[in-house]
Amino acid sequence: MKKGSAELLILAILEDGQRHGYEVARQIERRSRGAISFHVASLYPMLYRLEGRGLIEGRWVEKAGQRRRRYYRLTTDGAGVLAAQRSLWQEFFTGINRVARLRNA
Amino acid sequence: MKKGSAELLILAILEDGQRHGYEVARQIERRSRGAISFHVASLYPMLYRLEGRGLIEGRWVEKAGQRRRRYYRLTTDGAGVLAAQRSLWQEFFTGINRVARLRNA
DNA sequence: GCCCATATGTTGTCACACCACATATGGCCA
DNA sequence: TGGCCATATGTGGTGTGACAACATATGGGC
Repeated sequence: MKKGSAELLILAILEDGQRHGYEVARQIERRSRGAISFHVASLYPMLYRLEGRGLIEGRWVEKAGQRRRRYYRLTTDGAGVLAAQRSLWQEFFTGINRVARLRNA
Repeated sequence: MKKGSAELLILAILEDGQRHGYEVARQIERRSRGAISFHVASLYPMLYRLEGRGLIEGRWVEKAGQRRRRYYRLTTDGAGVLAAQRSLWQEFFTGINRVARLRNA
């Protein structure tokens, strides 16, 4: 599934609070009930890009007897982009539905 | 808008009958009420790919005082792929909605 | 001792969306 | 007459982004 939705999904997950990468992936898979699964090769590079653009902020957290984790939180800019993305995707879905007649309900 | 939806959209338009490339693009823009617009650099290469995969079939139609047009029709294979695509996109949308909470209705 | 779940990452490849450009015809308007 | 717009088809080059495969590291269960 290559649809360019990673940005929207990650930002939406982080809206609920701080999460580390692996957790973000699990949340997306869980919340979508398996419909959308994330691959590491998409996930981590996308997290760096989002951080580079200032939409999310990460910090390393180390605990004894655990691999280090990088926790991300949504920035103010990130929240703005999330709102814009939501709106764009909503419009896109409506358009697709009109053209391809997906939804019966 | 780069979302990989071209295949679904084109097949859905051709489901209604024969159309030439430019007409397909106009139909998509019209039916989506401007939400989705197609660019020639995506449209024609995609039509060739679909034809190469046997999902659509094209034939040249020449009329005096008109530029030649290539009309495409949906093949049986194409109809099958369209059904599969519809199902996939439906699932994808449901997943996105669950994760990103787009739809209130 | 091995595999699995957790957790993070890189390299290389491929599909595809788009910008810019190109060609060709007819109609409208100044 | 000349230019622009709509129609209609196409190409070359660029960039993004999704994924396969591989790599590293820790703890727990069998």
